[in-house]
Amino acid sequence: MKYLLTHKTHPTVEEIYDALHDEIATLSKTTIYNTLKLFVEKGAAAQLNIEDKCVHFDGDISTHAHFMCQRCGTIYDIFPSKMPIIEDFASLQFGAHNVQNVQLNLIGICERCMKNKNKESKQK
Amino acid sequence: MKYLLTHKTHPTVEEIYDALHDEIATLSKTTIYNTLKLFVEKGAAAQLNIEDKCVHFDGDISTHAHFMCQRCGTIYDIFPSKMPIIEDFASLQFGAHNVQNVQLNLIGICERCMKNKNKESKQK
DNA sequence: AATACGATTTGATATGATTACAAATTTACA
DNA sequence: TGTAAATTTGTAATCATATCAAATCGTATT
Repeated sequence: MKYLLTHKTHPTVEEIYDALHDEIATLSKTTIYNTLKLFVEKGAAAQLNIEDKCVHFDGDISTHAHFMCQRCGTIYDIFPSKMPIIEDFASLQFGAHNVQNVQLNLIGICERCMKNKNKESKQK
Repeated sequence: MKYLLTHKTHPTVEEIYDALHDEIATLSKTTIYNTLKLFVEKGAAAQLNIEDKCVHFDGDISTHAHFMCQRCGTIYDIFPSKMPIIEDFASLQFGAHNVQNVQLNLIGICERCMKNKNKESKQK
């Protein structure tokens, strides 16, 4: 949990394992899977299904959206302060259905990768 | 593609395979994977990463959101006619990043499952 | 109609994330 | 300190998806 709260990179299980394996030599992936599942069930962390390859986790459970770069894989936070409409999505109702969770995901190419792309095309 | 357009159930590869295997006896899952990937790349279909287990596909590429029931797995369409705010997310910008796709996913328990749940608890 | 060749489809196999589960370890408390 | 419960671990199973070479198909040409 401390790792999640101090690393806002929306890590995967793999990334958490690689990062913590040094200080906690006995740590197993199973424990990470179990613990994250518990966090998500209890509402202490958010699970991001933004990518099909694997799941990302977020220790910030405040209302916010995400932007994922298809090229470099980086996931950026988008907070309501920058995009006020996000507040409106958080409280969406859908008929008589019981909405428990709202995820707003933007997908595209991030600014940095856009610049690299331009450089590449200029080189040709 | 015809299957996707006539079955608004947001099927998985598995479901498409099961459905089409009867009429197209030689159809392989690889072909379904390849074809759907192509559709998504070309913008003819949408890929839904709403669930962590597997990917769903949608032949409707008009602006709309989805609600997934955690209990029965059904994915419901939410069109702007019912929820006007959905029109707004189609044009979301995020700084100088290049937004190519926006997904709005609601997760919860659908009306039908809510009713069944109540019945169950009354029986106890 | 037969041939040739590129494009598509297939199926067997590989991969990689996630889960299941029993054994090992740790913790809490008597 | 001893013991039972809770947690953690590592191995093996599972399952969706990717890889890739071989098989098949479509089409144009003779």
